[in-house]
Order: sequence, then C-alpha cells, then structure tokens
Amino acid sequence: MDTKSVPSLNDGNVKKTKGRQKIEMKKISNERYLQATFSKRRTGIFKKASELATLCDVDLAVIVFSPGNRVFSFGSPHVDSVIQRYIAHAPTPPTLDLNEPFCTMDERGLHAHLDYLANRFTREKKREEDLNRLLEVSKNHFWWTSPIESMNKAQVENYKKALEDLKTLVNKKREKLLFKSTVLTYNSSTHFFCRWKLLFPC
Amino acid sequence: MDTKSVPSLNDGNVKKTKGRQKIEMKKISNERYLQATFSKRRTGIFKKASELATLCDVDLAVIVFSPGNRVFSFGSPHVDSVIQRYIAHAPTPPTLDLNEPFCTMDERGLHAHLDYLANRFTREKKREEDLNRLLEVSKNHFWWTSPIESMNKAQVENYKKALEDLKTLVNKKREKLLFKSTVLTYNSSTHFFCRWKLLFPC
DNA sequence: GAATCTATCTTTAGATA
DNA sequence: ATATCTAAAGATAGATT
Repeated sequence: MDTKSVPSLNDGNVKKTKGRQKIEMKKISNERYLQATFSKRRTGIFKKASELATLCDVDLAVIVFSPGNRVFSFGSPHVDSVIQRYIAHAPTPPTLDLNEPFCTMDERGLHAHLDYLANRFTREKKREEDLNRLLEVSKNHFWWTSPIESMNKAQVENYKKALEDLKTLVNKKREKLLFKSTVLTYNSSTHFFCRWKLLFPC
Repeated sequence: MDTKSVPSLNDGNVKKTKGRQKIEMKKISNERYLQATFSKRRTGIFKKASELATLCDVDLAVIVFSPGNRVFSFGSPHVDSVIQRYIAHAPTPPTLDLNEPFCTMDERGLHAHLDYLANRFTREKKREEDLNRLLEVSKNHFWWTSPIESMNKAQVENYKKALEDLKTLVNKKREKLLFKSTVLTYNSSTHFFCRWKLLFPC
C-alpha cells in the first residue's frame, strides 16, 4: 500500500509529524508547499506591517511579488506616498556650483553601463544585509553555545580581545576611508551630473 | 505609598507582570516604549521579509520610516528594482523610453541625493568587505573547530594569524577602494536617475 | 488553490542590567 | 541608547477537508 508520506517543506524526506517543524532557510522545492507558504507568510508580513504602523504611527510600505508574478502591497498611509517619500528622502544637502566642462557620451552605452552598475550596487546592499544576519547568527552561536572546557581562561580572554581589537581596527579604517572617499565621491558626482545635464537638458 | 509600577506599553495603567502581555492595537503613548517597540518590530519584519524572499524565491521590498523620520528599507533583490516593477504594474505606467529627456529637479536636492547615494554606497561596499572577512574568520573558527569542544592552542594561533592577515589586507585594500569610489559614484548617480525617471517621466 | 486545526516554533512585552 | 532574559502571545508547518 502506498504509505508514502507527504515530503517535508524543504526536501523530499519522509516525515510524519504533528505541528510545526523547524525549517531550513532555503527555497522550498515542493511547488505546492511553496505556494501555501507564500500565501501564509505574505499574510503574516502584512499583518506585522499593519501592527507596526498602528503601534508606532509610522509610514511604511510592503511590496511583494508572488511566484506567479502577481503583486501584493500594503502601505500606510499609501504605498505610493511612501515610495515618493523614499525617493525624495535626502539628508543634509551640500551646495556647489555647476560650472563644469562639457563632455559627450554615447547614450545607449551610458545607460547600459549605468544599469549594470546600479544593479551591482543594490545586489551588494542586499548581500551586506545577508552578511549582517549571518554574522549575527554565527557570532551568537559561537558565544552562547560553545563550551569553553578545553580552553583556559587566558585563551578565552585573548580570543575576546582579538575580536575587540579587530572591531576597533576595522572601525577606524572605515572612518578614514569614508572621509577620503567622500571628497572623491563628491567631485565625481558633480562631474557626472554636469555631463549628464548637458546631455539631457530639460 | 507610591506603588506606581512601570506603565504598560499602551497606556498608563499599573501592571506588574513577567513576560509578554497582550497589547492593544493603538499608538503607543509612552515615547520610550514606542522607540523600543519600533526597533524590535522593524527588525522582526525585515527578518520575516528576508525569510519569505528566501523560502519562496520572490522579489519584495519593505520601506519603513521611523518616528524620527529616518528611513529603513529591505529589498530582494533590491528595493529599487521592486519599486520599478511595482510601478510597471501600476494603472498608469510611465513611459520607459530611455531616449526621452529627463525631468529636471531642484539642483540642490539633486546634488544632495547624489551625494547621499554615493556616500551610502561607498560605506556599504566597505562594510560588506569587512563583514566578508569577519564572517570568513568567524565561520572558519566556528565551523572548522569542534562545535563541542573549543579551540586548542594551535587553533588559537591560527586564528590570531588570520586576524593579522586581515589587518594587512585592509591596509592594502585602502588604495584600491579609494580609486574604486570614483566608479561607484557613477553607479549611484545612475541609480538615482533611473528612479527619478520612472516616477517623473517627461 | 483557500480554510481549519493544532503542536510546535518564533516573536516580543515587560523587566532588568 | 543597548543588550539580555523570560514567559506569554503569536505565527506557522504539516495534516486534513
């Protein structure tokens, strides 16, 4: 008789359990479960978003595309107003003049290149967030679960200190880098914009 | 006698309980709790969003403005591509012809935004690299040493060496990064223009 | 596909340091 | 602000309809 059980959400293993099981964080392979999970979790996120907006009286928007390419969104007060605000959001405007030299560039090539770069930018941002999470997890995991039997007290202290030194070092480097790159960035931004403006005067 | 307890999250009632209590769905009046709740729940939503994107392999974006008017966002693959896609689904989709001229915007605001984006990118790029290394180190440490026992002396030595190597790497990276920031600026500029154009087609 | 059930896992309010 | 802790509230995987 066919006693094949329904495969678990994440793989094809036979499981026979009651209630929720811990799941792996990877794409759900089973199409049917993927659909169900998407629906449930989408609802969950919208509810959470709604609660956050209510409790804290803040503006927010959530946009989700389904596996079937349908779009679902939630916005407080409205998705569009939040998007507008997101786009317009610009802190502390610096001033500068636009007397820059003229420069031409092939439009199509420009767009292609820019698209490529923009893509990279956002990918890397996402990756950063992922890494943050991973780091958090592995860090927590290490500190909280690893028993320190075979390591003596001095070794533990050294290890801790090494980590803290590293943190400090990286922070310092970052500050320096940020300062210098701000100058460079600023100049090249200006330059780029001037060229752009000359290419596409409205 | 003053037995006033800490007010509950939602009102000024006296409550003395342990653990989570059911809360009313209305704006939190206590400023301090509002801030804490916002922070916790924002994190929660981003995590949920991240999980949904991973489990179901879908695109999504979450944009949240804090009570202090700061903006937080999460997007998969990134916020802006999702916004573009969302706009493309809108009742009155804007023209996507790249040969059209761009709208002009207040110069000051434009520059501010360019500057902001460029800076953000540079920062995040740097941070990503740092995190990559940190992750590498902690991953190597955690995963490759026995999860049950802790580091032995040789492992500690290796770890310290890894840290020193990282130090060197960071130093070497500096010049390269400074150079790179020019290109990255280019990237960020585009990023902005693309978004602007989609929302305000001429 | 959506709805319901429930055991179990996850989030988080309230407290504290 | 920042982090951690804990227990109750809440979300949801798996099963079923």
